[in-house]
Amino acid sequence: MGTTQLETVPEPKYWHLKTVLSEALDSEFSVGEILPNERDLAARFGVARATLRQALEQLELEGRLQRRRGVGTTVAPPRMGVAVGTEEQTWPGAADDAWQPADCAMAPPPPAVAHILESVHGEQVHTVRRSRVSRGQPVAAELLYVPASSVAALPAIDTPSVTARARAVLRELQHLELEGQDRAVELGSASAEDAKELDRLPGAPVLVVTTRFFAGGRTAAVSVATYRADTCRLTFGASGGVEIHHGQERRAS
Amino acid sequence: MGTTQLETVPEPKYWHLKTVLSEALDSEFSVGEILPNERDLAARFGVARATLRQALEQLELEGRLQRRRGVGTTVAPPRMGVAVGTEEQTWPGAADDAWQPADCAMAPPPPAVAHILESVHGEQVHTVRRSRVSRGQPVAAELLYVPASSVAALPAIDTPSVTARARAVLRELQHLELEGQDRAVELGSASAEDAKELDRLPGAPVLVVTTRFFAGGRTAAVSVATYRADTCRLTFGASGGVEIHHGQERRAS
DNA sequence: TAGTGGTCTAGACCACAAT
DNA sequence: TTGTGGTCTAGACCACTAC
Repeated sequence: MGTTQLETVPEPKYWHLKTVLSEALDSEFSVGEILPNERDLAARFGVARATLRQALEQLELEGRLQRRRGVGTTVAPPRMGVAVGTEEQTWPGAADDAWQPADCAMAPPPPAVAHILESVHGEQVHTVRRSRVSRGQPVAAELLYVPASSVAALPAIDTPSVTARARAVLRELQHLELEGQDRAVELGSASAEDAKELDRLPGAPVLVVTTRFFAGGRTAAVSVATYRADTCRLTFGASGGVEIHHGQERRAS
Repeated sequence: MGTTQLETVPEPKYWHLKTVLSEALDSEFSVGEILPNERDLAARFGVARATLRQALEQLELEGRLQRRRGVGTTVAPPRMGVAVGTEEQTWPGAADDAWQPADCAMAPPPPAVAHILESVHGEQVHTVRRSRVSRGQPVAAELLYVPASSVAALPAIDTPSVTARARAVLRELQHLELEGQDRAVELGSASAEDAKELDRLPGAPVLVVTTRFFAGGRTAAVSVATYRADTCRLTFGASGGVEIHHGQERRAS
């Protein structure tokens, strides 16, 4: 990474800076290496810290960098592929799935979910919280909404531990015949709770995967899963296991 | 929208501001309405313009607002569902697909694509550019990479118009037997070219959908499609047509 | 305690769209 | 020409981590 001055181009400085840094990342840094701090970098490129930060933010959004307060900025490893959709459709909580149930409560769903479930106003649903870990890192947090009517056979509230209750709801789902499901993916920003779960700051970019599960001619459950957008690449289809390797060659400086 | 002062909370100002604005958007504004300009808004909330902008940026990322230089900030309509994956796997360019071919060139693929195609260094591939429009708006730009060996039967370079050539490559693909495909979705930022195509500024957040097409026991084509993350929700699975309606109720002020 | 990234300010000027 | 959002500066202080 040189000490090159930026030329006076019609291109925004932060954009040019991003390009320069991106190339330096490819050629002069290896994964995990820590960059000089923001004040030094800004000085080196002759820009204000805010401008330098604009470039770093972009690179972090693209999964090239990881910044941690009190620690520093490090070169991120290539995004990991996370299997989201497979050919066979299954209920959440099936034997092989990647999720770990955390807790469960009865609560009225948020408006968007209530609309999908076509639930009447104020109706309470089982709300199961689950988390997903990959390669030792938390990658996703999920809220699964199951109307009481979908799991009518569930034993009455003998209130065991919340995590046991979560498992009970999931177990009950497996008994239903799954008639179909569909998914939607969109960009979102982490809520305070998601952020905590995902070990990020609130507002961090996330990929929100909304899955509807159909049974008995209606929507029997809805899952809203938020994946870390910086570290994850969601994979769909036949070869969830096959790796697409987007990373560039990197060598130590 | 009130003139309320922000209390001194441990929460960042821009975060609180975002919440306040978000609620105002739900209750006091209707889709398409333009907000007061940034300087006025900042003054009204008693914060610096940069802080106000941080809140607006988040809301734009979430698809709640649309900002256009020289025009103003408007309330965005709910994201549109865009069908990306259907049950039946087809080659790009099939009769019913949503894409419009733009042009075609022979060029060496970018490194990431070359890796997926396992092409030898410097090998040239057909590079077809296509665009996708939904409800009168550009929603995605695609680059489709097809090794010459996948479409060997393509007539020699009689160089008709580039768009005719694009169609010829797509037509040739249909003749191959599609053995399978898979997809990956990740967050990216728009390149200068994509930005132009999508009517956004460079660096705008996009959802990058990478699709691999398998034929003849290998990867016969790769598509890299970038969707506007602010306006699109990507839908997968059986009911690509069924709408998930995430929008909140909105009434005029 | 020292050093990091995160937040915030009060300005300035620029690029673009509409008039 | 006017008004908008986009870029940029040179500071300041805060929250967090590691020592």
